[in-house]
Amino acid sequence: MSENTLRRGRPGYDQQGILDVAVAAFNEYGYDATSMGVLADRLGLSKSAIYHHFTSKDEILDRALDSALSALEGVLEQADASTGRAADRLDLVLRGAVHVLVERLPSVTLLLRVRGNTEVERLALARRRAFDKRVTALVSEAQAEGSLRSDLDASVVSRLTFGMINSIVEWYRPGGGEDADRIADDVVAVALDGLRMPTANRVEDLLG
Amino acid sequence: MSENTLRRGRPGYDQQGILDVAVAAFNEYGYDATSMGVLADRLGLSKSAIYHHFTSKDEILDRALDSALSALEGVLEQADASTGRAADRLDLVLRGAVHVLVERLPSVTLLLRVRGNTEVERLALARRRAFDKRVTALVSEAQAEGSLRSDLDASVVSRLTFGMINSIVEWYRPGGGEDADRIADDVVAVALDGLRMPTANRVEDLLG
DNA sequence: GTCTATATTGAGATAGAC
DNA sequence: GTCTATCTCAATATAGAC
Repeated sequence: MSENTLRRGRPGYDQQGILDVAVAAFNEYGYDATSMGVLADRLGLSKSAIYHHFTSKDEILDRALDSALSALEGVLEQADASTGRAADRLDLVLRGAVHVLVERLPSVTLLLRVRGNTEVERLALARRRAFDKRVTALVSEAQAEGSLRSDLDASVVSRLTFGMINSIVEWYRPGGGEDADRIADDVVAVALDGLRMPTANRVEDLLG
Repeated sequence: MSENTLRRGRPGYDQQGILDVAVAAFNEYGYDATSMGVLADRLGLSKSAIYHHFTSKDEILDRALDSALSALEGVLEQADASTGRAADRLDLVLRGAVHVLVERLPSVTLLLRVRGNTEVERLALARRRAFDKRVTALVSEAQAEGSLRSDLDASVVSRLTFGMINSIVEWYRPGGGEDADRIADDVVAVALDGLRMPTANRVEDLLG
């Protein structure tokens, strides 16, 4: 909701309006390569007008990353609130993450590219790591209850699965015919059931 | 081979020696955020000494990206040279890509973060897109011959699968106990067979 | 092959008027 | 809430000596 809010007054920006334009530019050129000058040009403002709304370029990044992280953390909260089996809760997390990714594509894209150069970035990375840890715990639980195969390491599984989900930001574009539900179905289909035709030869046969 | 070459003369760098240090720094801070100054510090050289070996910062990037792209394209060449079924050739491509990723981790990591800001970057992205297109064609072929399930779009399948593979650069670190073969096995296991325990309830039952 | 300058450009950020 | 003008610093790159 916060990311697609329309500005109230026509002339003059509020924080959210500037944020939307800034995040789009950061994703296009990269955060470091986006100067306050080109940002001002895109907004049709002067550089100093931006500083009326944000105290620094860093603060713009901070706000954007918080939007993505809050949404992702919300998915875990919702899943933890459900009382189902670990496999059910994991399913909710995977589908929920795809939805967050699609609905907050700009800020999540930005989050996934953060390297940890500044304090703001390091704090965001720490929140991401905490998220990953909780997902890994959920995978372990699902393995322990017998819902997921146990021959793969839980952290490798959660990393590969979220690697697949996160890669969606590289190609998904809104209005391209595929909606979030369909993509979530595809992700869960590949992650849980795999690509192989049930009737085809197994890899063991193919590779010896 | 080219990326781990030891320098011949002890004092004084050759191009490869500078390249290794530069790529490591680019991956740590991001290309744009890495100045020639910190690069010089890491090398124990002055900035101008670097310009003796490379005409520009851009040229350093160009060399590094070419290393990654050549290796990945080589994987496709090898697979195309084999005469097996499409499913077998796809298997070779997936495992080969994991190996390239692990063996040329620095340059591939750099490649995966390129945004397309400069001509050098745009050319690299074009080569990446060509690679992806050939992989998608291979997936289609495997679907047509009945080796892979056909209810998923071939381009979505190849994107998700390579999203999983590419995400390895985010967490794999050499000497961490897991070797490339093991990771390739895990990737192929998840991609082809999925995570679900064969005997467990199916998703349809879980979600209604 | 490396150095000490230095030229030049553009960055993030501020002052103060309107 | 936005502007013009400017400060300050750091960036890429070059010149020319050793």
